[in-house]
Amino acid sequence: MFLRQFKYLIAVAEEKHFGRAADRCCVTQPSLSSGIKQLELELGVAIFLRGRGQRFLGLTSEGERVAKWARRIIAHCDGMKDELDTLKGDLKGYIRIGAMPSMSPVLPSLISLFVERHPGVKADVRFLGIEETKLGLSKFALDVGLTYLNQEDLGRFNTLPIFSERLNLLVPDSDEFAGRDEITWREAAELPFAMLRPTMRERQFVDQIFEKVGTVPEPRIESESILHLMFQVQFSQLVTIIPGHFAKMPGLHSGTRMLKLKEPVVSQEVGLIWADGEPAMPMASALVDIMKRLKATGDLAQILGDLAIIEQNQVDAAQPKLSIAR
Amino acid sequence: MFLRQFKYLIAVAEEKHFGRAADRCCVTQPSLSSGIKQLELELGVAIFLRGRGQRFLGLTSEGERVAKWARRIIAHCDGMKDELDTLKGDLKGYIRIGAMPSMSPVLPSLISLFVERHPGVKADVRFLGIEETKLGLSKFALDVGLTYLNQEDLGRFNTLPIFSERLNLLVPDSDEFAGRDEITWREAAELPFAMLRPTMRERQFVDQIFEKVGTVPEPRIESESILHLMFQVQFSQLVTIIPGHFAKMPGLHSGTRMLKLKEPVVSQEVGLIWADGEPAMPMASALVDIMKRLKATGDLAQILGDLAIIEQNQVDAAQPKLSIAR
DNA sequence: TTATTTGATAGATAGTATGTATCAAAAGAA
DNA sequence: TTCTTTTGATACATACTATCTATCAAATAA
Repeated sequence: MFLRQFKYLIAVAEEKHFGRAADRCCVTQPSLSSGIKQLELELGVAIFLRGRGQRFLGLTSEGERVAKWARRIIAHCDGMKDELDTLKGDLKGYIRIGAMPSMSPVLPSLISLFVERHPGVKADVRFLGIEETKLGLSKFALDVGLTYLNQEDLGRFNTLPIFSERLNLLVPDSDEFAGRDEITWREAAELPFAMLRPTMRERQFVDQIFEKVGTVPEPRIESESILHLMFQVQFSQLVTIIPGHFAKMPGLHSGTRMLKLKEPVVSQEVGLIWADGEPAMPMASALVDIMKRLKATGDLAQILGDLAIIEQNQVDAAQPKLSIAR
Repeated sequence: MFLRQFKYLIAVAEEKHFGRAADRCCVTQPSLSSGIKQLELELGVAIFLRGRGQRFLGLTSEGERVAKWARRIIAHCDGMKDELDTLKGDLKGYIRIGAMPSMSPVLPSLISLFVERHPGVKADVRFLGIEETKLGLSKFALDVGLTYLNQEDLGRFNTLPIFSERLNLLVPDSDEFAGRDEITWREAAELPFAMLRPTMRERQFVDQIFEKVGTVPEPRIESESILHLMFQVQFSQLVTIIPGHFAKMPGLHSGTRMLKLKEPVVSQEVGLIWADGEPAMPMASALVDIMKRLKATGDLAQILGDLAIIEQNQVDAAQPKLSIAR
């Protein structure tokens, strides 16, 4: 058993292709193949299903088990290195973050806080659904997730709440809403909606609330992009529901306004999740430590706000073309 | 980084000697030394403190961290093999059990249950204090512990209660106790005691109870061996406190009797503890599964009793010389 | 059919891990 | 002190083996 063989195995499982896996591991395909074969011989089980033409056809059930352990072992090797880097005071490498798409506005603030403390680390952000995030965490393909915490089965993970966000209604800045800054869900349901696709968690959550107040809004337009929905509001006189922190997005306010949704007031807890287990993975610990410290001093909410404003100024200057209508 | 290097590191940390570590790893001392040096170079930290004469002087603080990860990684490699063996239906190797000395009478029953189900596994039993057991579990030098569960910081471990035992008083079968089968703690305190050493957990627990009922017994004899205490009762007319399951010990009843201690009736929960974490270690899981199944069917208490009786007959036949006095 | 893709196989080579022999430093014994 | 023993590092030769290039076999695609 060699660590190298585990890396080969993980690469093949992810690439689903011996040749590409070999490239990724910076070895030739015969080297990788023989490494895999050696591992299979030593463990006494077939790891990969091969077609009669030797083509990759997936993993055997034993192979899945082996891959699970292999991922953990390799992750612990990386963890060891990261911990030593932390001791030396210069953590380096990548922090792999899985975030829900709607976290986009707050991520730059979080990441710049992290990079400020750990200049040697680069962030690798992937926008994923909650299930993919959990899968990534348990496969050690991610270090932390940034997501809504008010969900069911987060039991196998550690969590740290960061902030709580309220749902708002983004509306055109027309006479219809002049002088208002609140609106009820029932009232909103009558408006022409642009919404996220029904498969997305954020949409499902909103649908539940409408159901509770006894209404079913009919979206005129559906999209997987919150940004696009906001453009729809700006240019098509539709309305859409967005998390409160999107208020800080630059350049998009022109011609639109935020109304606070009430009856009920809905707020969701947003926070970090990361894999459980001893010893804790250093990359995740490093981010969690920073967040915990900021929460303890009470600076977190302020910093999130401040940074967002700074960005807004910068981007406003860079993208005046977005400030169109009115 | 090679798994082999981790094994070298662990061996040196345990043997505290490069030469002995090399023997244990079945390599020559220069091979082991170069492996360690290579690891230190690659990780960029010194792992071992060497005297100027290169003598082993312990681990550096970084070395301790590295050893922690290394133990985990190697344990996971073993875990992978064990899981594959389990899948094949013939788990093999050693199950390393850390038990408190007073568990001695029940261990044979537990182990024979385990070996019956997994014939390829040999048991490696070590009698340890609770702290050593916990250390062994967290260092992956043990698979499971068998101990009292009513203690404080078992938080980092999983637990499974197996049975609950009552404390009894072993007394000479003299006229003084004729016709009795119960005695109060306060009354017992006046008797001439043989007791375990004050450093042992069982003794401390007993002392607490005496303190609660406002008495302080004065042991005439102290020993670390429960067996020896029982001989003292048999041959010196002293009394001693033993767990109820010692009633099943063969050959020692002659000339002694058990009295149930009351006011208060004290019972302690005995069970398995094992290291937390995903994925679960197969050796521990295998034993825990068996125990859980037996608990669910209700057979556990009965089997523990039955097996003990079977053993008693066997041993009685083999060791009639122990049935002396009366 | 022929061409392409995919992974296994063969054989040569370079790199390296290991063992033997030895050395240097310190501790222990006389 | 001096001599011996212990302990781990070093030097060097050797055997091993991981990797590479080149090629093949089977299956799919054109």
